[in-house]
Amino acid sequence: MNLKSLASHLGLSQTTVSRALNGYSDVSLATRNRVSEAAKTYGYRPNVNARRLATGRSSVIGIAFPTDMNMFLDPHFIEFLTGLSEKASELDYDIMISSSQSEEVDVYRRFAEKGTVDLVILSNVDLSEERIRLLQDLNMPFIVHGRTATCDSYSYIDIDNYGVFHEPTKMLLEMGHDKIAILNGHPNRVYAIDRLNGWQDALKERGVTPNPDYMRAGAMSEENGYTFAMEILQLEDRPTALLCSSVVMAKGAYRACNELGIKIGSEVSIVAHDDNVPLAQAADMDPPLTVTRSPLRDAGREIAIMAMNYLKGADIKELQCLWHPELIFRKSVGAPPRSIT
Amino acid sequence: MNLKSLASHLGLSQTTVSRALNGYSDVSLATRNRVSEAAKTYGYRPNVNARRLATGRSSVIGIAFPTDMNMFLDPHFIEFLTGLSEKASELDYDIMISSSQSEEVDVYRRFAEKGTVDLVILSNVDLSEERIRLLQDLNMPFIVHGRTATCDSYSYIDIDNYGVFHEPTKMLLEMGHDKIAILNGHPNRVYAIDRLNGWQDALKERGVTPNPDYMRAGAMSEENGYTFAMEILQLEDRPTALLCSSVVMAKGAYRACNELGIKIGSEVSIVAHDDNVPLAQAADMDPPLTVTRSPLRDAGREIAIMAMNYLKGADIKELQCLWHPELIFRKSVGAPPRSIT
DNA sequence: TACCGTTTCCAAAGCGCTTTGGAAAAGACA
DNA sequence: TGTCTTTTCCAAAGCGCTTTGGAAACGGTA
Repeated sequence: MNLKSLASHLGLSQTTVSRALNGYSDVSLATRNRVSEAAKTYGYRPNVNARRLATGRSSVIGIAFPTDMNMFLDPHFIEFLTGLSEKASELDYDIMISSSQSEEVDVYRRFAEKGTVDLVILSNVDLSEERIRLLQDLNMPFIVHGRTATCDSYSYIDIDNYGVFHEPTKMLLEMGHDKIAILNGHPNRVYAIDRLNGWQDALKERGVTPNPDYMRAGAMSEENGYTFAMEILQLEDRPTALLCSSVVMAKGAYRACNELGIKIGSEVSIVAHDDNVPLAQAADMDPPLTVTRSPLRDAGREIAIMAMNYLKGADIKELQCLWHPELIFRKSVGAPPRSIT
Repeated sequence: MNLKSLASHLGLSQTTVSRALNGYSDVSLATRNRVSEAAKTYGYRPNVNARRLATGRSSVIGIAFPTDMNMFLDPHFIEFLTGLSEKASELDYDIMISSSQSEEVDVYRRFAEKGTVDLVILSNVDLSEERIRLLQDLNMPFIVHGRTATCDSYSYIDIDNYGVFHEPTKMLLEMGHDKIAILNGHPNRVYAIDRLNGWQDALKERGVTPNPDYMRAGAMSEENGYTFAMEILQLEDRPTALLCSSVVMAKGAYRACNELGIKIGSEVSIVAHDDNVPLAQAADMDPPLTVTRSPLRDAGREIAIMAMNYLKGADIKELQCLWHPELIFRKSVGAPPRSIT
């Protein structure tokens, strides 16, 4: 069943039927209803490829995943993708993934040449981003999950990563902690740099010098959380509080604490950033984990909406989102031990 | 730059240029070269959507991922997808992912109605598969990663999961082990059922009755590996050998052994099935892990090739692959303790 | 009644490719 | 030389949709 036969069934022209279904105003309410009724009963579905050819738009969002990096194995990325894909389906957009064994930029180049996607989404950005320049050169629309130095010039969604570590650090300091360690994400990622700065500044504002021994950075895995925490908690002058870049990492830290017999919430306080990945539920941990919370899935959903608006021609200013995570206080944080109260 | 202008630049018809580029035989070698030369210098790339409309084929492979299940968070699935995507890119196919918040079958229905994909790929099949019936009803081509009872009627790729546990069980029995436990994958999955049978049969062939206390099943996570191993190794009559459904699980089992002070390779032997996911390298473990090995990424690559052949009209018999994993013997296996030698 | 602005519809021209059904040119053979 | 086959090319007709540029019908106003 195609437009032509649907039109002839209705005794209308293709034009009118098409415009009725696409919500144009120059068709009367009566015929509009008649058309959508008929479309439903005949099970008519416009052919996407014909529409794409006619409009020049594909309604497809592209994502590159380079297979050498193990980005795809990162549950955080998957969680983001899940939200993106969910919302995209609702908005009748499709998600296309593509990989190249060499460079990620090759994928973008291919996307641009083939014209299969309208827009691509960038994740895991570093400070030095040639990908962004390439996309701008190729004239390929894109939205960044995260930010770089040149973020004024493009559309992005990000959370206040500076605050993600600044707020809890401030809170811990106010509670009397002054030996605060961080288990950060990959040191090249912008979000990790921002968090590092947030931590450092909060300490400096209180006159505390950041201790290099209290800093670790790497992939946000359970294993790294465990290893880093083991190292740091066995220092002679061990910290009284731990800031983790993810709940998954915090789980590793919990394991280290249990192994070392250090009681969480009293002997050491732990705070993490919570992307709300299903496998790592902060509230269910023992003790429940204090977090700054900002669900990655929501970010994925939002970016789908932004993509749509972008393609509808929205102003760049409306396409720059910065979210502020909420701080959720739970039992994993307490006063520092041996505090002078 | 489109076909029309490329053709006029060359002083040829669109037909000839098109047929030259698509490798038809009715164009002379001389003009064929001239055409491909010109295409390169002008940077011509055929418009995919026009081609799709004209041919009725999209060259897109679809994958559904239901967001309620955490299939996507499973590194095994991702590893498979990576291989699929790599090879698909090489073959000039695209991968489209789509999710629905309700039922996975809705995604297939949408794929079929919209006509955006030529073929879909099914993963993680259970024994009772309504998805397969639906796809057959919808007349939507598909390839299954795994098998069900009705696998004669469709195209699939699978490994000999029966052998995956039968072989090592037989080997362990021959070495003198008779108390062999299994940490299996999700009990509803066909592969887990096959492995269970392989284990049981190998035991029975030797006159050993499978001990229900020695069976555990669940998601193949590190955590489950740890938990299951902890339970089983603290039984009064603990097993001398452990079969794990994945290296990730085995890692958990290793952790349990270390915690309990049980020496791997002498006090307990461990074998796992190795999908070769990058984060879990069996050879790097301590001691190196004995495995039955069949890289999931290879399966993904193979399924991309199968998809292409399917769409080219290959015979169903050529599209049913069964791979036999190789057994790789390493230090995690030894003679049983207190053996009568 | 004539004129004008709205509303409602439609014919036809694309979008950029593939493919059918020849036609012209070239070569083979008698 | 003429006929027949093979090689090489092409005009034109789609594929199924959107969109432009009217045209017809209608109602309101002078």
